[in-house]
Amino acid sequence: MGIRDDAVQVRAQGWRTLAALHNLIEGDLERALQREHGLSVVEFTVLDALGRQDGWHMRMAQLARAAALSSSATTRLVTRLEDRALLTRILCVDDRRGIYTELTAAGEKLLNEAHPTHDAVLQEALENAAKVPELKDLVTAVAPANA
Amino acid sequence: MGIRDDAVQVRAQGWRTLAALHNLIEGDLERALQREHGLSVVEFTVLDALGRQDGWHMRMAQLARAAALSSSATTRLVTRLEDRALLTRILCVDDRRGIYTELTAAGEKLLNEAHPTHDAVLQEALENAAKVPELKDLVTAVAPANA
DNA sequence: AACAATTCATTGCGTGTGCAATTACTTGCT
DNA sequence: AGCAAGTAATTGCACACGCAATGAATTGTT
Repeated sequence: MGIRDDAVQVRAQGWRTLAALHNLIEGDLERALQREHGLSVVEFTVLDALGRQDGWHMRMAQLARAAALSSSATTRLVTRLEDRALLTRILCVDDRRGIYTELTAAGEKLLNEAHPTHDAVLQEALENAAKVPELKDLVTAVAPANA
Repeated sequence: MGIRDDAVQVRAQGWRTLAALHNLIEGDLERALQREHGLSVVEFTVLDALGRQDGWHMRMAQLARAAALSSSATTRLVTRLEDRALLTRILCVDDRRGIYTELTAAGEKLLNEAHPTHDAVLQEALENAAKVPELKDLVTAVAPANA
C-alpha cells in the first residue's frame, strides 16, 4: 500500500461520509416537511429557489438545476405544484418555447410556514451529526461553528 | 438581520452546497458505472460493502444501512444482484429469520473491475468540483489535499 | 408450556424519476 | 424567404423507491 493507494482510500471514505451526512439530513428534512406541510424536500427546494428570486421568474431549466432534477421530472414537479396552486406557469413573450414559473400568494404563504420547520430541522440534524465522530469534521465544514 | 439569522443562512447555504456536491459526484459515478459495468451507484455500494467484509457475511439490515435504503428496497436490490449471480442469499442457522448475503466469484470479479472506474471517476469529480469556487472548501473537507 | 409482543425480511401498491422520442418554437445558413 | 439545425418543454415508458401490511421466526411473560 503506497501513498497513491492511501489517497484512493481517503477519497472513498470521504465520499461515503459525504453520502451518509447528506442522507441523514435529507431524511430528517423529508419526514418533517412532509409531515408538517405536505412538502417533499425537492418541492421545498423549488419553492425556496423561487422565493429567493423574490418576485421574479425562473425558467424550467433553472429550476431543474436548482433542484438537481431532470427536465422531465421538473415538468411534473411544476405540474404538481401548479395543481396545488402554489405556483403558476407563465408563457414567455420573447421566447415562446420558454416557460416562467412564479410563486402564487398561497405558495409564498406555505413557503413562509415551512421555512421555520426547515431551518430548525436542519440545525438539529447538523447538531446530531456533529455528535457522530466520523461526521463531525464534515459538519463543521458545512456549517462553521455549528452548535 | 442579527447573528441568529446569519447562522440560519449559513446552514441553509451549506446544505445547498453539500447537496450540490453530492449530486455532482453521484451523477458522474452513476453514468460511468452504468455505462462501463451495468451497475448503479447503490448496487456498487452494496457490492463494495460486501467486498470490504472480505469473505464474511452481511445481514439485510446492515446492507440497508450501508446503502442508505429502506428494507424493501434492499430486498429487491439483493434480488436483482442475485438474479445476476453477483451474490447469494444464505439462510442463517442460528436465527432463521435472518438472511446473510455473500459475494459470488462473479460478484467479486465485477467489483474488482468496477473499482478502478469508481476510484478514477471519484477523483476526477472531486478535482472538477474543486475548481468551482463555492464547492472548493467542502471538497478539501471531504478529501484533504486533493488534486 | 402456551401465548403475546417483537424482530427480520418480503410483497402490494402508489408515486417520483430518468431516458428517449416528440412537439413547438427559434436561430442560422444559403 | 425558406429550410436545416438547435433548443425548451412535454409525454411514453420502464424502473427503483418508500410506506404499510404480511409472513415467518424469535424472545419474553405468566
